[in-house]
Amino acid sequence: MTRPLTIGQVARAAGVNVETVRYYQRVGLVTEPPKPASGFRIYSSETIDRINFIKRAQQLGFNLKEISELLDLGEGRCADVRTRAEEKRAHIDSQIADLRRLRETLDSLIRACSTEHGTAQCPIVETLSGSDA
Amino acid sequence: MTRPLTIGQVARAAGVNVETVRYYQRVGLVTEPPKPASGFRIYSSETIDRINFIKRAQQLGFNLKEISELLDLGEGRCADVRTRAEEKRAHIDSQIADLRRLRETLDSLIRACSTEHGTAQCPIVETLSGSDA
DNA sequence: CTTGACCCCGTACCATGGTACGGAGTTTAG
DNA sequence: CTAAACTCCGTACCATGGTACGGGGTCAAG
Repeated sequence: MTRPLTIGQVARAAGVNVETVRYYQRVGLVTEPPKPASGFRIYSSETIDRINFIKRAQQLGFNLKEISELLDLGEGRCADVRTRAEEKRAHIDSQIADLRRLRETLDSLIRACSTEHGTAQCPIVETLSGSDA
Repeated sequence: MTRPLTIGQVARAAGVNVETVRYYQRVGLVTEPPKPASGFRIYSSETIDRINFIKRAQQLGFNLKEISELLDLGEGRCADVRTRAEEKRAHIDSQIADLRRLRETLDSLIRACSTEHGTAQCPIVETLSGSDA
């Protein structure tokens, strides 16, 4: 384990592009190892773990800034991490509620469209164009 | 009604910035009236309606490209508009389903965090770092 | 007639999460 | 030894939905 890895090997192992690894380095999510005299930087397998962490956290709906905060919390202060997760959960709940309202609005427009198909003007276009908010 | 409006009056009436109106013109969502010799372009109140349409459609989750397609469908072909609305509704349904799955995952991590608070490693960090997808 | 408010127009910039390009050096396989 | 494949680095570009800036013209009030 932890045998010399190049950036390309890290990228392949983590399932991302080399450019993405470099990008993560630029924004400080991944630390860039020192450049040896030889020229090719050497990475440890922890970099792969870190990228996997990032990708999983993204799947959970965290953006890179939030992920960087999670990583700063680091290992050890579980309660802080849990707090972030709880905040994110609350945010997701409100997103779901927003989408449900959206769905209801769309749905009633679609129903109006289906029932009044003898009318001149499309109810959807009419609603969107109308002066009533 | 429909008395000469300047871009600033249109913007104020629609509740957007002047720059936003110009932006909509640039991307073809709003047509730019011809420039009179005087210098100040004259807008009709339909521009306000159009911007209100755009803003309402955005609230329904359509992006500018989709809105431009809706506007191209124009008044008259209700069935086509309804089809777009139905597609959007289906998309929203799948977004809701995704968010619900996300919420479940977060929730179980939070529960693990709450129950095993004697453990060395935070279950959330552990899960995100772990090699199991 | 001057001042302030508004308009015109082009251009650059913001955040977000990357992707692409190109020239130069290095490393590895045949 | 040579050529392919890879790395390094800076820089520019992609989509999205705008916002900001700056120099100039114009219009309306005092």
